[in-house]
Formats: sequence, C-alpha cells, structure tokens
Amino acid sequence: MSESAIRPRKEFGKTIAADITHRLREEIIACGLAPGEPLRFDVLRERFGASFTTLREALTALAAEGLVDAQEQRGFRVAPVSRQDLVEVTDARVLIEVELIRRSIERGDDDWEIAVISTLHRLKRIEHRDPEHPLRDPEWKIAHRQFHQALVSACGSATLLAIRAELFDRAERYRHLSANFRPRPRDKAGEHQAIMQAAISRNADLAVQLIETHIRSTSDNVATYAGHLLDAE
Amino acid sequence: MSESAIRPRKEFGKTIAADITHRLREEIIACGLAPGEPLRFDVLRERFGASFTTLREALTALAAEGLVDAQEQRGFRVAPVSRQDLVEVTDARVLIEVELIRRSIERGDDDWEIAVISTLHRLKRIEHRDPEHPLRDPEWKIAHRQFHQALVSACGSATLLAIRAELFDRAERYRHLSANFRPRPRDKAGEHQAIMQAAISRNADLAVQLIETHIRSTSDNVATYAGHLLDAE
DNA sequence: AACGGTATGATTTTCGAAAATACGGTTTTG
DNA sequence: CAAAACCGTATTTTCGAAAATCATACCGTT
Repeated sequence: MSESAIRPRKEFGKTIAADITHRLREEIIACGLAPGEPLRFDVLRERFGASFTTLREALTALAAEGLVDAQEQRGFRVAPVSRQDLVEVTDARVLIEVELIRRSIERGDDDWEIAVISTLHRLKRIEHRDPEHPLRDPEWKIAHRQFHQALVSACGSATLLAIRAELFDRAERYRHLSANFRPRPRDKAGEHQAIMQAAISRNADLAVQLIETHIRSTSDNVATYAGHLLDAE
Repeated sequence: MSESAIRPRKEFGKTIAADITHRLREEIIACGLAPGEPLRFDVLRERFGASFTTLREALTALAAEGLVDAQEQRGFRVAPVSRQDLVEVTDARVLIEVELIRRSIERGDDDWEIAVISTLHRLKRIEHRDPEHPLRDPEWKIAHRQFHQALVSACGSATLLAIRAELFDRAERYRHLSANFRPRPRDKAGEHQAIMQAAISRNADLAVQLIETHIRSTSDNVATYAGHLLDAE
C-alpha cells in the first residue's frame, strides 16, 4: 500500500506543524541553517511550503528546545553558538547521561541488553560499509543516536530521557559544525565497543568513566576544530 | 502616562502569544485548570480573548515545557498527573538542584550572597505578615520561587537553570494539588533559614543535604495528602 | 440484538489577508 | 553639525474563515 503518492509531504507525524518542526530541527542540527541565521517567514514559507501560522508554531516549539532563538516582535533566528554554550551543553550532558547510565545498568533487563548490543551491531556494520566521515551519512547518524539512546533507555525516567534528548540534539549540532574542518574521525568505533561491554557486564563505574570521556573528548574536538566559528559570533 | 486603558490585556511580554503562554502557565500550575482537563479552543478563546492561532502557539510552547499534553489531531489537554510523574520530577529536581547548589556555593560572589539573604528576608516578612496557608498568597509564591532561584543563580549555566526552572514549575503544580488537603504547612521557614545559612557559610555538603531533604519531604507530603488524586487518573 | 459502515455534527488544523510593529533613510530642528 | 522626529517599506504578529479530521449517532443488514 504505497501512500507516498497520495500525501505529498508530511513524512513525520500527522499534522503539518509536527512535520515542519521535525524537518526544521533536522536542518538546524545538520547546520543546513547556519547558527545565528535569521529565519524570515517569506523564506521559510517558500522552503517548507507552509503558512505563517504553521511555521510560527514549529518555531515556537524549537525555541523551547533551545535550537531556535525567539526575539519578541523581531522574529526568530537559528540559536547562535558559542564556546560558553558548548561548555554548558557538554557539562549538562555529562551530569545527566552519567546518572542515566548508572540507573540503566542497575535496572536494565534482557531486552535492554539486546537493544544495546543490536544497535551497536548496526552502527558497526554501517561504519564498516563506509568508513569515511560518518556524519555525512544519515543512516550512521540515526544508528549512532539509537545506540546512545539504547544505553540509557532502561533508566526509568521519561522526564530525564526527554531532557537528555534535547541536550543530545544541541550537542550534535556542534559536531556538525566542526565536521567540515576535522581531519579524521578518531577511533569512535572502539570507544562505542568498550562502552557497550562495560554496560553489559554491569561495570557501572567503568561505563560512566568511558561515557564521560567520550562526551568530553567529542566536545574538545569541536572546540579545537571549529574554534574560529565559535568566537566569530 | 497611563497606557492601561489603551492596551486591554497583555501584562507580560510584548506579544499576545507570550502573554497568553504566561497566563496559561500560571493557571495550570495553580490547578485553576485541572490535570487532564481538555483544552478546547472555543473555551480558551472566550477565556483568554485570543484567536485560534495565538492560543495554539501558547499551547505548543507549554507542551514543550511538559505542562500541556498535545495529542495530534485531537487537541490539547492539561498534562495529567501521576505518582510516577511526581517521582520522576522530584528525582530530576534533586539531581540537578543539588549540583547547581554546589556550583553556586563554589562560585557565588558578594552579589549572590546578597541576593540569597534579601530574597529570604522578603519571604520571611511575607510569612510573618500572614502566617496561614502560603500557597494561596501570590506574593508568597513569587518570593518563595525567587529565594530558591537565588540560591542556584550563581551556578554559571543558563542551560541547567532553564531545565531547573521547568522542573520547579512542574513540582509547584503538585504542591498546589495537595494544598487543599494538607492539614498544616510544616516548618518551611526554619528549613529555608537553615539552607540559607549553610549556603552563605559555604558549607556545600550541608546545604546539599538540606535541599535534598527539603525537596523530598515536600514531594512526600504531596504523595500523602493528594494520593487519591494521583491514582484516580 | 449485534455488527459494520456511513452520514452528521463538533473540533482541530491550516491558510492568506489584515493589522501592528520594527527598521532604515531622510528631513527637520536646535 | 548632531540629534531627534518623521515617513515609507519590510517583517512580524494576529485574526477569523475555510478545510481537514475526529467522534458519535443512525441505519440497514445479518
């Protein structure tokens, strides 16, 4: 039953507003819309084919997520980037992700172990198939996100998971920002493997330490190779 | 120059949407709109005097804050309450607030100390003036919020402060929920005083312990006296 | 009576026009 | 000459009507 010909757009979610929100979010994270760039309605209207009101709703939602900056009576713009913001996001991620990993290792059942193992497996297969700059590959991005999501999925708190997801998105935008200037991705595959093993063997202290290093070194990488973009604002 | 006759409403923020968002948030927190209650546009339209679109924008923003539940194609409703949600909110608050108190005590300067002392002073004066159920007094609510805000204000992370503020709002709704059934407020004044002293004397471990107890006992109170409302959903 | 499908009314969602506001360049005034 | 006031344009913000969708009651069939 192919409905793809019937519904022209609206790939995600039932309402147009939810779909636009999703597409805008993706585009901001991927830096297809540059940080600080003004988001004028005429432009968005043409680009996304939705009306003022619908776009406004999407922008409002993204403003609450921290990806868009709303200036009352003066429109919206893509949230600017800065060293300070990168530090804050990294810091908050460590605080929360560390706690969620601990809880997941404490509470995770068989399904959790299976999810962690299988998402890592898919991630590795994608990396093997195409070992170059992974951020350019949408499939890698999804698989990477799902592996990290699986790791914390057994924490038992939807509230903290939602907060974590927002911070993950904000951090991923910084990764994209530096992707064009980074010489070579470091050994992420190995790190992911080690994190998985620590988690499955219920070695919470080790998993926590690995995750913290993983997050911080990614952030350091961004600060190093995209530094010129962070100060220019 | 009294403009109050010119602009009929719009007390907070420049745009109507921001104002409606603010008023709706207050009303949901104060349980003037009951948890789970459907938010139909006709009703809201009459109550707040704004158009569909403007209301929709406000509801979208509040949905991102976790105070409103958006069901695609089936409208909005006030976010439901539950024991599970109360536990999650309490838990997340402890995790974050404890960390922010530590950082504030570490980094707070003279202005921070002054803010902590003066906000507590105002809170105590209001309590002294009118020592009965404080949640009914809007001034007490504001002063109470400002004291707790001041305590963490020197943490240095706008990102974490924003998350903390959302969780504070969600927790305050639960406090209102149980306010009508609680026999007598316990000795909050004394707790606040002790927290202030621990913070000012830079005794981080003590301050952290007091804050955690403060948050958890408030939550326990809610669970005890509003338990019937939490299970009924 | 039970079931499935359909028409009807209620409600949400989307749209583009209209009003309100900000921006930039020009003139006016002290 | 500098600063303030003005005016036209660009842009955002708000509105209510129109389209889309959902919920319910109704009807015919088994």
